[in-house]
Amino acid sequence: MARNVEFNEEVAIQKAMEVFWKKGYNGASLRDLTDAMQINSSSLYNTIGDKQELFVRCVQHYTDLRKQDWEKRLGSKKAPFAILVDYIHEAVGVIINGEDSCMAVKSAFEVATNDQRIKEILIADNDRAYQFLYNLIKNSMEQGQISTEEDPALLADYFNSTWTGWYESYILHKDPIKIKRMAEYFIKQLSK
Amino acid sequence: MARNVEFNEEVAIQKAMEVFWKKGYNGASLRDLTDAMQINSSSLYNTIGDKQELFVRCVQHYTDLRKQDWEKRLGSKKAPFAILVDYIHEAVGVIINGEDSCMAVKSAFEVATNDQRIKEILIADNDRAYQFLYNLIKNSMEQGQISTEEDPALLADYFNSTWTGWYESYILHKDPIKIKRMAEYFIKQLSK
DNA sequence: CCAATTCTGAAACATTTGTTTCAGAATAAC
DNA sequence: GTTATTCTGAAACAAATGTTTCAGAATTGG
Repeated sequence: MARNVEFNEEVAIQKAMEVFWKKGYNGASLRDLTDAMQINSSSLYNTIGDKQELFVRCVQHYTDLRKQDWEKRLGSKKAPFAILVDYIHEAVGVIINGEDSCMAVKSAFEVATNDQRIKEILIADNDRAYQFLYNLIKNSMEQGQISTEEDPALLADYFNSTWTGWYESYILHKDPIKIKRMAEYFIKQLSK
Repeated sequence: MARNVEFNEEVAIQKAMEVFWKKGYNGASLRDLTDAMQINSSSLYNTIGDKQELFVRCVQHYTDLRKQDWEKRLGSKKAPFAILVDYIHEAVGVIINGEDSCMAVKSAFEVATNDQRIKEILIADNDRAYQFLYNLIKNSMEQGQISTEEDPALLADYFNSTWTGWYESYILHKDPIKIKRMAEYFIKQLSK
């Protein structure tokens, strides 16, 4: 028996996420955030909590979206190796066309050392990325598209981390060719 | 005919660098910085300038140190391939034993998108890293330790970026074995 | 020693920060 | 329609931010 929350929380989190993504945790002010979310700070503190809590929710939301993407890809009817190669190509597209790098990577470098909760969310995200890659690599080996010479666990870890550096490269050099060549090299290394 | 600057500027920059390195640009406050530098803010503004200028000087200093390290390594009497392998191993050591990741990488993700001057310093640093690697790879090819099958430019780019992801991996998982295995894999890929 | 100049320390500055307050608007249950 | 509860908007909060001010200390060259 009372008034209802007026704003759509999911939409508001999405908007806040975009601000944090672009400006980072310390770079985003409460005003920046509430402006984008189109709510008053009292509403924010009443429902979601303080700045840290909001950030946690945003990073969680970001990693949820990635999780959904991986699940969707794994549910595809294509061959594992085709899914993997598609994923790499689309990942390259995200790097080249996106304008704000990866929020998980940025957050890892900015706050994961000091904020345990964020760190845990990012670890979970990283573990899911690893599982996604591991399964595809393992299955591709069984189907003969990837040499069984290497440990699939190592390859999964390796790509999971390689991939991060491509973001840095693109921030500095803005050179799509460079990213594409590195991706091709990686795929070639895998398949031979 | 006037008073001299009391503090040692180089020492002060070094101290400020450590604060920025640990806390990031936005996370470090002017008080944090002047406390570490042991100078008054008026002295800072009189000699070096504002916070941005100080940061520029710190990032510059950081990249200068790296430059010196590369030059020293290139001046060594060892074979190129040995220099390269040593460098990779020591780089792994820095990741595993350091507690604050790489300042150049952190800065790239936090501010390079918005701050053109920082971006330029980091690009120059990246180019030097590239040259260092490129020369070693090229010479190792000529001496037969690295297969000439691949383009040395690609390999240099590739390692330069791969390397960044190892930092992220270590922030999240704090697993030295993981980093070491990836390094070994990279060296193996190179040499075959 | 004097004069000119420059540096330092402490305090103050205006903004911006994250957060709280509270009167009034809105709604659900009765 | 009343009542109880909860949400919203605007304003206010103290603390922290980056920066400036300025009196006095220090140093140099004459």
